[in-house]
Amino acid sequence: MTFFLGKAFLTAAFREEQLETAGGKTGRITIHDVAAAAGISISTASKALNDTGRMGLETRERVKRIAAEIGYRPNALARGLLSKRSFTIGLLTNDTYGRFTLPVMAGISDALVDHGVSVFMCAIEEDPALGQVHVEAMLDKQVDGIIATGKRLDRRLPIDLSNLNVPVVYAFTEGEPGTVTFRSDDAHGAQLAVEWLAKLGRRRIVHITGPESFFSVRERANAYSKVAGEELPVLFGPWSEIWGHDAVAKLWNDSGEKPDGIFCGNDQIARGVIDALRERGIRVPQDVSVVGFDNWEIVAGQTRPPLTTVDMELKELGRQAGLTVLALAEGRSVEPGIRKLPCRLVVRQSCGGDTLGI
Amino acid sequence: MTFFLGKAFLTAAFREEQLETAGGKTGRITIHDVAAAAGISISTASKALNDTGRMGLETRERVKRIAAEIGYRPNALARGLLSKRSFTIGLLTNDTYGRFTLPVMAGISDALVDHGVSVFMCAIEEDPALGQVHVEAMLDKQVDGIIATGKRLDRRLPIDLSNLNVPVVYAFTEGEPGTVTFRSDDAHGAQLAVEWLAKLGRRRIVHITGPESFFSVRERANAYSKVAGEELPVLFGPWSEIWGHDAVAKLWNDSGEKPDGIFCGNDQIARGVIDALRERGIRVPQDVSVVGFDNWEIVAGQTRPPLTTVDMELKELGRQAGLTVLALAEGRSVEPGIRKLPCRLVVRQSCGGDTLGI
DNA sequence: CTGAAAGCGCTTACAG
DNA sequence: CTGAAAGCGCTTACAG
Repeated sequence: MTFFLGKAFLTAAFREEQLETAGGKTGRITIHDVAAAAGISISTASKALNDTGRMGLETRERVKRIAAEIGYRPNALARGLLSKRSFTIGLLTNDTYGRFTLPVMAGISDALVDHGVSVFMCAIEEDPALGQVHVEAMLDKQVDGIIATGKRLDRRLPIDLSNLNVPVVYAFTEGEPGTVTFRSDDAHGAQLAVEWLAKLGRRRIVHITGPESFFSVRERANAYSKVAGEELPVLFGPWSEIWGHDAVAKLWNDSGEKPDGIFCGNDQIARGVIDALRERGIRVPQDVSVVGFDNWEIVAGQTRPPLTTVDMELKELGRQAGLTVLALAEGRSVEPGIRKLPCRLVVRQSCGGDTLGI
Repeated sequence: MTFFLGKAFLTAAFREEQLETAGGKTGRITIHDVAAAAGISISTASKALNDTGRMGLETRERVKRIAAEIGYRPNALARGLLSKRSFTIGLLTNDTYGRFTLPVMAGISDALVDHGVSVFMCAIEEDPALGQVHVEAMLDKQVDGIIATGKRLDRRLPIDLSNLNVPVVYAFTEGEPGTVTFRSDDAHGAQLAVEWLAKLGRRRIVHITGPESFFSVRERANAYSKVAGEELPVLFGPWSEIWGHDAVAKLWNDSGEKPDGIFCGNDQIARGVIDALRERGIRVPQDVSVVGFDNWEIVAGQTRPPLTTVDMELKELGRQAGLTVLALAEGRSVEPGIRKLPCRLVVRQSCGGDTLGI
């Protein structure tokens, strides 16, 4: 009985509109309904609505008004069939956790919503078969383009996107040669961090970072060495808090001069570093300044003190990737190659200098 | 010059296939191409491919083989126009950070990919206008249904979804009355946590949790009181690590018996609690057992020791929400109401008992 | 068993 | 200035 009520209720809502509609058996209001209501042909209705063709301004306005009144919305499927544009794009990622993909996605969506473009999001993990399924679904749905994104600049997605007949743009993942790839300029980010430490008077700066096998780790380390000095130490390790801890132990148990500035390869390491320093009674930022990398709010905002860190501007990266697929989808030409986007230093309290107003 | 090269390269890829195609001016392989290649009509080709109509098995097989050979894939837009099914659904969320939405999304996608359904994901923040734009885009694209999700069980999305002519399902956000809403069973989760502490022999258990204004906080607190005892204290505060810290200070500075078990309202608070206990020289789990809530890997995996916590099974929640919109889209009846999904205790080392094999 | 025709909802030459 | 016709790529009665 409840079951029946349930059905009755839940299906009523979608039927309602159908019953109201003039002649439509399907329930949706079509351009035929607009034409009928306005007493004109569907061709004229179409032209009025799309601001094409020639006709009296008042006719055009009247048709538009009527369309709005009866709640007409063009069927994008029908439109897409004609125009070969679906106004959808696919976003493929292997970043399950969403750490990097979410801001990229936000940027893409932000850039494309004004163009009426919607985004299919597919997380494919490291599974080629799953990737294939999703890519085929996208292609079947006639996406205007695909953006591939990931969690590492030096890894490809587990699927080959190089021979599709839609444009593909890579963002924060390794792209095929000859394509457009957007990535953060990690060297620039590292430079910002180290220069900031130097500006605050830090002279003995060390770099505690992730595994050397990561391209971005090497980029950041090289930039660090160039700015801070080739002789200064770089400590490679895992991407974890505990490594930050251990690295501090290593540095402070060593004899010799102690660092007064630490540039960390990511925010988690920085968190471990800050906690370890506090446990040793070393004050941050009075005794040692610490900078992170990623600006991962949940980490950077919860360290004590809050973390000064480098933001890779992933949202902007997504925005540009979005506009680029759109350009390609519209047939505009885009120069292939790798575009490095500048980073931004987010000043909180872990370095001092946060009251400088810089 | 480089610019021209760029153009030449990038547009070549999409054109290639076009040139290969037999008669197609558009470049995509259509059912006409299949029919021509097989020497039959498009009606027959369609029936062969869809396993409908009557025809010799060998004809059917031959057509399928030819279709596969020439790389035919049906145009979902054309199909959708006929069938009134787009095999897409929209996912709306106001959870920018993705903390809750990502697992939900993963579950939805996981459940629907086998049905050929793709997901439009739209983050609308708290912006009704943005929500409106995205919903209209979805409707224009003829989504078969919409799933609304969020970050809080007792808040609605900033947009009214109650009068659309597509089915709507709510997952981890407050739904309209009379609709289908999926949510975690927070009382059950709290019960699991407290019973686990009790089972490990903890007798003086306190609850440190988030703001009392949250529905889930009250649910968890009530369940805690019911299991642990009405007389035991509940400490409400912000959802932050620092609150976990402060709460420990409060408890241990008070005179009176100290807790031997702490059930925290989320993993961040638990992290603050564990750090504060360690700073006081109190051993976890030997002296005090700590349980969290959320199973947010990035926090739960990085506490020292790793955190035993409650998982809300958001992926499963997404899976069920996905299957439910699908059912509604296919016209099957679904009983409206709130479905509470059970939680799961994830045993790590912050309580002890992790070697019990339970 | 097979194909011609109509039609899904739209747009766009082309005639008037 | 306006409308009939053709067509996008497909499916589905309907005739043969």
